Amino acid sequence: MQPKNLKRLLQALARQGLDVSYNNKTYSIRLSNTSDAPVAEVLLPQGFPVEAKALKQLANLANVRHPAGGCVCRAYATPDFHPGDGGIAIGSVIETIGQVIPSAVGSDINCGMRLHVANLTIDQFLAKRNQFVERMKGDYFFGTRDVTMNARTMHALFQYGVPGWVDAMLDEPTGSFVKSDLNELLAEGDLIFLNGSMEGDWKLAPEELVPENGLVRDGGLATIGSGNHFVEIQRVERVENRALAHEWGIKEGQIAFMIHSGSRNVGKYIGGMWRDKAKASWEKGLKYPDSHIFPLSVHSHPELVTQYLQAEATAANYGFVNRLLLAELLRLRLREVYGDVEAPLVYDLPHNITLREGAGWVTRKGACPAYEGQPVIIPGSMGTPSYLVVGKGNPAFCASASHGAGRVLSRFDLTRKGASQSEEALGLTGVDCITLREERRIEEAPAAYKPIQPVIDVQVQADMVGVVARLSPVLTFKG
DNA sequence: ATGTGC
Repeated sequence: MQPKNLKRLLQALARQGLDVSYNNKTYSIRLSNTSDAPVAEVLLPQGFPVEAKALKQLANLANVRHPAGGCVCRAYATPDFHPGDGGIAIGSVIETIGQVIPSAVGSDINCGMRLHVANLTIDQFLAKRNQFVERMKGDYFFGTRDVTMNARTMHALFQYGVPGWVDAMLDEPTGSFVKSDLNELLAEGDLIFLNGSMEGDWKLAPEELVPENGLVRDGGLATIGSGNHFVEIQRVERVENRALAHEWGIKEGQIAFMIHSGSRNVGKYIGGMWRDKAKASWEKGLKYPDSHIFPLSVHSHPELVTQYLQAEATAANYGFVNRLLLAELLRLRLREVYGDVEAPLVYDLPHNITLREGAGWVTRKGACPAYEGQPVIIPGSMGTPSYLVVGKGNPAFCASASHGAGRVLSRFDLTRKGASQSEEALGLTGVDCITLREERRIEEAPAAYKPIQPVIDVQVQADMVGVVARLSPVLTFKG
């Protein structure tokens, strides 16, 4: 951030009652309402753009405190953070004790990333690119995908995530799934964060947490979704950590595919429902919080906290299986077009989820868990590289990392002004993007995003992550 | 984020 803009930003925040100081050495911004410890901290590259609105949202979140008991004991934002629609900045990381905040997770429960590599070179891939695109288009956009589910497999999917769903399918395979492939899925289960299963002390059947409506339940399975979600073919452009790349099965020059998607309508339904339930649980006569962010306290509503966490787990499990199915379709079509292609999973991890950590819960809204030694997938844009990094479990940042580069222009900005801009100005020159809706391509153009390199660099300098490999986009599918 | 919206 330029010193001049920074000064203006700090003044604007001071007018809103936030005392902000900028530490030039660590490039962190501290917000504090009192003379006590800062309520929130943001790690930023020097000179990086940041919106006052995002800082205000972060401070609001850091101050959420249920009158019956509960607190946000720590609050951070990752360097890609930017204002969010529901009053919560994307890139927020909070640790809560005695309370959970459904709206801090929001609707996009278990939005996350999945990365595979494939034993194909870029030239081999491009030679049959058109044939491949036609098949994938049918699956992702026109519903020719075959993901037939029965009530039993859906129940297992909701309650136990990937391993539950695979077990149920092994008993009774449906659609194009065969036992050998399902056994392979079981074998790579430990390459999914939490094994792709948010288990809990289930007091409610998933059927009580997710509506019967088929559109919500299985209409979204194996579909990409909109917004920043995508499926992308990439090239491993550079390996920076040879030992880990070898261990994780990554080789320079090979093809990779990256999936960014979540729990679709299930998360939307559950997130919206629990945002409302938290508000409705507010005692009559008690003043609403100014921020309109409503927590659920374990002291006044323990049963609601349990139910919310179960509902969130239900949607999270759906999200894990959705990404798996998107990847399975891609694997299937790769084999059809290119022959016997091996496409092993590198890792799958969520960046929008509440996790039990230590004495409380850590809620990451558009931020990755970055535990020691764990793979972290940080996407760029359809015109800029994505990164595979390794977590350092740094407690100073709640063992977290950024989930992308961060938006610099809103979708609205681009739908309004983007159409009149040149391909070059939008950063779309040379970008191969497949979508049924031209406005998606514009809204998600590289120009909508901040530069990713400084975001990665500042996290490496802060010892949050280490770079393992850089992947460049080859072909992007947008919903 | 969402077959979106002021």
